[in-house]
Amino acid sequence: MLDNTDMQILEELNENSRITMKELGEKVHLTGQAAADRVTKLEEKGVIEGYTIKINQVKLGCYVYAFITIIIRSTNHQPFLSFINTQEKHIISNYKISGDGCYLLECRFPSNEVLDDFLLGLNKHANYKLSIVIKKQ
Amino acid sequence: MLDNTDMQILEELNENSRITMKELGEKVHLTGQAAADRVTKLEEKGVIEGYTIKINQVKLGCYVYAFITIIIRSTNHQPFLSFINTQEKHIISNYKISGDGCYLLECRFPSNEVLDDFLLGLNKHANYKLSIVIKKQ
DNA sequence: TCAAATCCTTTCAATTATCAAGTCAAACAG
DNA sequence: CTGTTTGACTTGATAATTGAAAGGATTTGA
Repeated sequence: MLDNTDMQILEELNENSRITMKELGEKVHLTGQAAADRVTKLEEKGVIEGYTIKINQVKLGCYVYAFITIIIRSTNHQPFLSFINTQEKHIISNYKISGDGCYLLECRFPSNEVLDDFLLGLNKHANYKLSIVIKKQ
Repeated sequence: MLDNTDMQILEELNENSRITMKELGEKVHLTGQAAADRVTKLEEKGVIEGYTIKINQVKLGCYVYAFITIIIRSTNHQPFLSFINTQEKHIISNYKISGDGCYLLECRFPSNEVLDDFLLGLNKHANYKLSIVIKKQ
């Protein structure tokens, strides 16, 4: 379904999605038009879901990065999910998981005080285990 | 440091980083030139770290998405870290964390067989807890 | 062998980005 | 109050890219 050139294109776009099609073409030994055609097809197939940026959260004032494992004893997860929906500012992703917990939250907070507020709210609906990210390596 | 227009620009680029500067300008009520100037400054400040794509991993044949909490009893983490470096194909991120484990691996695998191979290798250097992602919501 | 399909290239008009002035308003010192 | 500086924006001309159309290889299947 995808050949080597497509994989190269994905790699290049993953590194710099604002590259011009002409330049992308040069990197994979195609004309700009051929490269653009392939990219359009990758979009249509749904392989490329979108174009986005990497933001430095620390420079935006978010100094605390954490993973929170959620354990819910009740059979009704809705109160927790509703709470999460009110906190989308802090939540990067919510993964429903097998294993130790029911969910894994990937979050960021400007400070430990804000994190503490969040945990106080969270604790009304679920138990949790907190893992602060020290370093992404 | 960053005003409301800058935040809007970040939001727009986060949703679509291949937007033209002219169109971006229209969205935030600036000329294309002014928008491009602001984007350049956001890059120089390091707020924008790069431009990338969202890839549908399932369409690339990666059906298993997992978080693996790593517990190392030994004081020497190097064997584990070296092993990880040989497995970068499967590892999206390696987070050094506080809490239950020493590290949290975000990984993907084409199949449970490949995951099993990975775990066999991993187990020579560390203990682990596996959480399979059922759904990203 | 022929027709259709796929993938690529070339060409050119339309659009966008870039560069260099130039405008405007706020901040500030004399 | 006045003149200067600075930062952020606009304008306009030029260079570069994009997008669309036409056409050339190559492959596939009837």
